[in-house]
Amino acid sequence: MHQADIDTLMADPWFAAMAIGRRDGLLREARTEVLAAGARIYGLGDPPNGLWAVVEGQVRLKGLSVNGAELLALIVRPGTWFGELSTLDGLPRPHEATSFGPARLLHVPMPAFARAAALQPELYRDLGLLVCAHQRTALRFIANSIGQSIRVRLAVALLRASVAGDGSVTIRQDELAAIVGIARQTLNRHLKTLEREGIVEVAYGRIRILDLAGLQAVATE
Amino acid sequence: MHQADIDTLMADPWFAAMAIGRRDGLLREARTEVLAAGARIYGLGDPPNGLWAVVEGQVRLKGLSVNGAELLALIVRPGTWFGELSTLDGLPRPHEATSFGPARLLHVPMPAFARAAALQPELYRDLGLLVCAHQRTALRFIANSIGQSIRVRLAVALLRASVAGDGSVTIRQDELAAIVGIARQTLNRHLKTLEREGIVEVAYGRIRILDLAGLQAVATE
DNA sequence: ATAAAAATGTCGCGATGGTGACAATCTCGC
DNA sequence: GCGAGATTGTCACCATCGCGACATTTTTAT
Repeated sequence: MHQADIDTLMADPWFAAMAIGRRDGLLREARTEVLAAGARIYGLGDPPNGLWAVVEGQVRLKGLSVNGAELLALIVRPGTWFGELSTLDGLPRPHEATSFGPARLLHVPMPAFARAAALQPELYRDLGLLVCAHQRTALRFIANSIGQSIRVRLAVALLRASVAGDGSVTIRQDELAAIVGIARQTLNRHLKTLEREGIVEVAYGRIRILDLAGLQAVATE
Repeated sequence: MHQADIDTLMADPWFAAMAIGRRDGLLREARTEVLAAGARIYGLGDPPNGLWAVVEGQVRLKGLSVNGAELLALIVRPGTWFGELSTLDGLPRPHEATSFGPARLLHVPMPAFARAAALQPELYRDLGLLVCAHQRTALRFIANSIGQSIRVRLAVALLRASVAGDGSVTIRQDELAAIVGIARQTLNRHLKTLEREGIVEVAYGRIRILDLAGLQAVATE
């Protein structure tokens, strides 16, 4: 693994806070997987297939609401570990994960994780801490969703979805609408408002953030 | 501890699935705490003060949304353990917990848990599994909230809030409105609709479920 | 008992989101 | 290049939610 990849992983607070020995133990069992665009990493209801980390590219997590509509599409950026929930409790995946565009991941399959954890049982505690971190994210998400205006939620969603360093988000409007939890037409109206204000630029299958500070201001209205 | 209390605890899937040795180790460090009505168990932002379980009575967990409105009021029933998130990761409480009515709890303070875990490190893994269970609950909550009609969400909230065996929920309408995420007046309108249909009976500070099957039918509309 | 406080019941209005419909535009495979 | 399919842009209409306002009822404190 190249140094650049190590740097990417170390930017993650959870991974950086791990004890060195267990970090190395985990990496020793990890294998690199190169995925084509849109490859299925795991599906909703699948039995757990281990722990993953994004090294390069983008992974999108999608759940299904009761009416079958997509929701809770989280965009996972490089440096982030995911899939720990089912890995720890052994229950079926609560959402599906697919690569968006070509991607390079680290994969620690279940038996590999078990091997590493047999040597260093504290790895289970580390995994629990990762679940905690994501639980707190979910709680913040709920707190920010309820009672917030659509305009604010849209701004937050755009900021979360934009890859650091690049002000461009490749996403269809109906997907974005599902994330914000509104109808596609309503989303389009709000996007057009933001475009008139010079904050974003709306194109086919892509949204460019022109005024990052302005968008952040909207997100805290 | 009486046998009835043990039975109450064993009704919880997480506790029942624990290894016997660790279950006993946990209980050995637990002390019983009797609380008056409305007692504060911990507050939002507090440093962790350990793990708790409801033995008798009711505990309510409340978060705050960005605009300061109450939200995510979860009602914790006897047999349920809570407070594991901060206990595991050591970070501040993400919500507040208060007793509703007099209550009897089990309390495992941080040092006590550390003592038990020093003897049986797998307790950390158990705690991680509890976080997993609650994480899955949160995910289900999100999936059931988004895109569901208010009528359905209200029915679900009422079913969750009603203590088993009793068809009565003691709650103010503005609190219930905060749980469902709507305005008090709108909640009242929907409650009155359910009352006209003979499903519930609305009284001052209390809602009685008259037709449980009917309410469950509404919850799955 | 009585007053104050808390909680509930209703109404009307303004704002806004959902939906269906349909045109316009863009992309991709052949 | 070209056509099918996917995606976006817009509109009108309807439903309904939030909010302010205010009366009514119930509880609690003195």
